[in-house]
Amino acid sequence: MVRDPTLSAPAVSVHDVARAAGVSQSAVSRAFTPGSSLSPDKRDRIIAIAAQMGYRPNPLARSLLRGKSNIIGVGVGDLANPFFVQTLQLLSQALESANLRLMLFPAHRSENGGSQGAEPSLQEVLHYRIDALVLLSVSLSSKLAEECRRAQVPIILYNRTTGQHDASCVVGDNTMGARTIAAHLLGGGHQRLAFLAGTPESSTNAQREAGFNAYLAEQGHPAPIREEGHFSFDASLAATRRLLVRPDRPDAIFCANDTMALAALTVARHEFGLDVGREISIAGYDDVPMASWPSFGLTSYSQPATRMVDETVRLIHALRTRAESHEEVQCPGTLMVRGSTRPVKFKGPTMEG
Amino acid sequence: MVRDPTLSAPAVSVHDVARAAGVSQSAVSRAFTPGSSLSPDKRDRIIAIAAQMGYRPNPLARSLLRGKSNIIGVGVGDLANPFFVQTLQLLSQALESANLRLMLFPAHRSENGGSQGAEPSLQEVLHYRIDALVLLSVSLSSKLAEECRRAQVPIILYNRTTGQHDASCVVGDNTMGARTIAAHLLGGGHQRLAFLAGTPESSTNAQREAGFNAYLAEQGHPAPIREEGHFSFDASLAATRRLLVRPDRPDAIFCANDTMALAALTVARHEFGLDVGREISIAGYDDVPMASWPSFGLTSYSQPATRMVDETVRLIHALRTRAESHEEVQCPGTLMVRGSTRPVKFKGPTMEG
DNA sequence: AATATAAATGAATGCATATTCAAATTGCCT
DNA sequence: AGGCAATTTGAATATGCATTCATTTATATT
Repeated sequence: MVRDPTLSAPAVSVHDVARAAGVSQSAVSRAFTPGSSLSPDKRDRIIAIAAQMGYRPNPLARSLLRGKSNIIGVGVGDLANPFFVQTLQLLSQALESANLRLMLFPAHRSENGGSQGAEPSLQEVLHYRIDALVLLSVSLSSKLAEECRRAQVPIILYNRTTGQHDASCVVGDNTMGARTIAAHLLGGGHQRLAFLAGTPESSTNAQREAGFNAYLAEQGHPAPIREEGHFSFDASLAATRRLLVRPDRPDAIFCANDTMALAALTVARHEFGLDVGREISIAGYDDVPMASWPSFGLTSYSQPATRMVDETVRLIHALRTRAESHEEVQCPGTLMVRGSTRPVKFKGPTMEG
Repeated sequence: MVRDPTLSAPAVSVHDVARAAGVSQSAVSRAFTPGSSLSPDKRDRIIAIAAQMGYRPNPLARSLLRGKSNIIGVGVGDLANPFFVQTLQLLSQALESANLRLMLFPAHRSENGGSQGAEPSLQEVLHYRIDALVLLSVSLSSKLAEECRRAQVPIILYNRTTGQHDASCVVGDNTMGARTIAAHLLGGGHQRLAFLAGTPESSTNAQREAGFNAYLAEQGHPAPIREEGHFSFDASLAATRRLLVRPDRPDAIFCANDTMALAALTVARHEFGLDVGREISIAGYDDVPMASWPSFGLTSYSQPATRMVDETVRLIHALRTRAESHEEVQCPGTLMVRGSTRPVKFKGPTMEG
């Protein structure tokens, strides 16, 4: 006896089923392995007996032997952002439907580039022979990329991209989204634009900022005033205050995501007494559920979480089959115009400078 | 060769380390098993060589042999409630600190009592020899309880209780919280009270409702008007409309959680044009971060998520050691008074009927 | 009907490790 | 120095199962 007899569950094993069915252990194993050679009637009989005995193949043993575990590692950073919560919810359901397990681990800070200490638990998770690693709201450190490469674990970045390492990614169209927001704000006749940045190192912020700035420049507008809110509600409260006390107070703020936009809206409305949507326009990104609440009515560029999760799962399957492919999937969104921004004056895109 | 050679990672095993260190496989295993008999210098040498080779014991093989996996199963229902999101975040961090893995699975609807179909993935998760199952915002079905009992998996209900099955639970003090809210509303001089119920079968709702009703009865007040919002934002929008169109429109609503209270507040303010906190009072439960946003200022009874998660992890450890104990831990909260409720007229609890 | 081919089966092996058992080594005391 | 206990060690076994290999049985071909 290896296990503590007081703890050991009377788990029924292949051998028990084999004995009960009067067949070999191999037969029982084959009965649970689709595509293996076993006569249909015998398979049915084994399955029936197994069901009656409450037998299920032990996933641990199976994983050990097969070298893959049907487990997907999911690293998650900031759950304060509802977009990622929604994603996590959808992803957990999608993975269950695909008969995959989800192992969750917290990735404290989004570390980028350098060899900062990798998440301790990550070291461990990699040893579970996970089929893939999905990074949600976490940047990929080169150290982590290297570890995954060695462990042959494909990486999928969700809502992030990376140029340097071979990881797949699923993203929205940040450039288009940011340009669309810029066009919307300019169409509203705004003159002094501001950009409330997220974490500057993240590709997500970089693309949104670049797209926004590029469009403004194309239209002959000066670069926007800039503050950083690090994708955080609290940090954005402070950042917005800094924006609004300026002598050249902006008349429109594009925030790199909705969490930050909600903070900006809160400060503008309750601390500065501004009529958001008339005296100042505020736009966000993601279109989280709260954006449509009457209390906020936040104009935002949507990210299609359902579609993005579907693509993520599709990628997982693709990577499970043929190794060494790496894709970048882009899912377009839509501008959701609500009351937090002044309506556009002209139909169509602004034509003048 | 069992594994596909193109996929197989060059994972370093005990044998590799043993060979490199010139010791037996057993010695290497013992080096990684605290408390096992091995001379200190040899242990150090093995650890050093292992570290250099990048070796870590395979958790799958280890779990298979030991009969326990260091994995905690976490069933999660509704992530729309920020309280559970916060809990999940805290729990994932706490488990990582305790060197435990978190396996997440979605539990679609909170099923209670009857033998409705159990979550399909759950069947599977149980076979991972998980050390414990934590149910977040999910009721315990008798079927699930039975399955866990057979698999020797201890259950911890978070924010729920159950009378029938032997599961441990971590809860706030719902009765006290509801009574405190009731006292607060009566103290504000309200006459026509309403209760916006969550899922009626949940113990959480039952206790809050009972506590609220009991206090009102003790103070000689009639039973509150009642509607059901099923802990859902959308359902609560509709339920609040039903409440507010009544001829005997309530002048105070106690909602069984904050998500519902935010919906009620939204409807009262934006659809009925009511001045919340003056014309009508609305109180919630949980004290989620949004409750303190200036846009809402929701009076709420707090649930100490940090403390509750700590207790959950403590319970996990306790249950890992000695089987067959089952505890109920209660964590008291605090009344957070904000602008959504009329201030109390008198100091101290109301004295009159 | 006889052979060739395909399908079905069981014994044996291995996955990566922890633990038991017995042997070997060490330390200790007189 | 000698004997006994305590400690250290390696070989062997077990975990639960998938897969290979050789063998038996069923199906197709002429």
